[in-house]
Amino acid sequence: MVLSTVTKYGKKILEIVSSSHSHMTAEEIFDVLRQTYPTVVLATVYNNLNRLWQDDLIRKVSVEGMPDRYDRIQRHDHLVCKQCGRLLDIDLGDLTKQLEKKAGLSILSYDLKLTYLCEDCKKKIERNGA
Amino acid sequence: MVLSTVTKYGKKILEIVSSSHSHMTAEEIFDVLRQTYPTVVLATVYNNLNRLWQDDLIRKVSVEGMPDRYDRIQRHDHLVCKQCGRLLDIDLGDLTKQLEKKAGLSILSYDLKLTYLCEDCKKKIERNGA
DNA sequence: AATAAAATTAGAATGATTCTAAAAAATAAT
DNA sequence: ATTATTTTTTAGAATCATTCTAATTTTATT
Repeated sequence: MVLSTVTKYGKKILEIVSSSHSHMTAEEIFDVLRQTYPTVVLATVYNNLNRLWQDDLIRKVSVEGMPDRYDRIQRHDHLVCKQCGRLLDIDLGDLTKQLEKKAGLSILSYDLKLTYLCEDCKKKIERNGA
Repeated sequence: MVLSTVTKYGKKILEIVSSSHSHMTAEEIFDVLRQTYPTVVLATVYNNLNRLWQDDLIRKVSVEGMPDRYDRIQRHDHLVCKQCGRLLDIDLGDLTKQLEKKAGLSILSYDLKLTYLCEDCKKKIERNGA
């Protein structure tokens, strides 16, 4: 029971997630996958996403109150707007060594999410008075 | 519509969350709150948690596949076991300035989660062979 | 005291995700 | 290649967390 073999669907799902920079939900991935395999079922998407995640081939990003999103594995960080929840990529460089040193243990990965107010929300708040 | 007034329930919920180091779920908070107010309802807990979170009086921590957890606001980071999902506190110091500088924008807060394998899971994996 | 605004309640509704059991497909073993 | 075993997929029900709705109660304001 080593690394699971990548199946037909798994392979395609991995492609979809890896090539997207938009943090897709299972539902969105499902919609894209259907274009190639019209008979596929949502549970299969979840099965594969979980398998790929277990095997460290994709990342899972949870933003409070939203469905989980799936992301390419390539190291990068995230910027979340506190107001509207909009999620953006940002790269603050690899902090693994620095963090491991501080933590005094070895880590598999880390997840860094900066919360801010996006320009749109900042404007809206100004309009309505803070 | 400034900072919402803290209500009877809100006050107690804030106390519960702030004094706990165990990242409680809404359900768990509900159970504790009931000891004081036996007639309170789960929706009220959610209402207040959301209000407190909006007002930056508590934190919300999402770990994939688990119900949201609520946490004291006091700055600290988290350690999550990839295998069992166990969540621990860890303090790696305040990186706000460093991150703002790198990101080139001002942030409200940040959320840093280290993924690792806890001792128990490491042992289990060794036993079953990786 | 009367009015307005906000919070709470009860319970239904929603939505994301998992589960179950059966069928199909892939892999390994004879 | 045939059979047996394991893994994946399917369909749909089930679950669980969370939100929503509308009515009621509480709190604050005039």
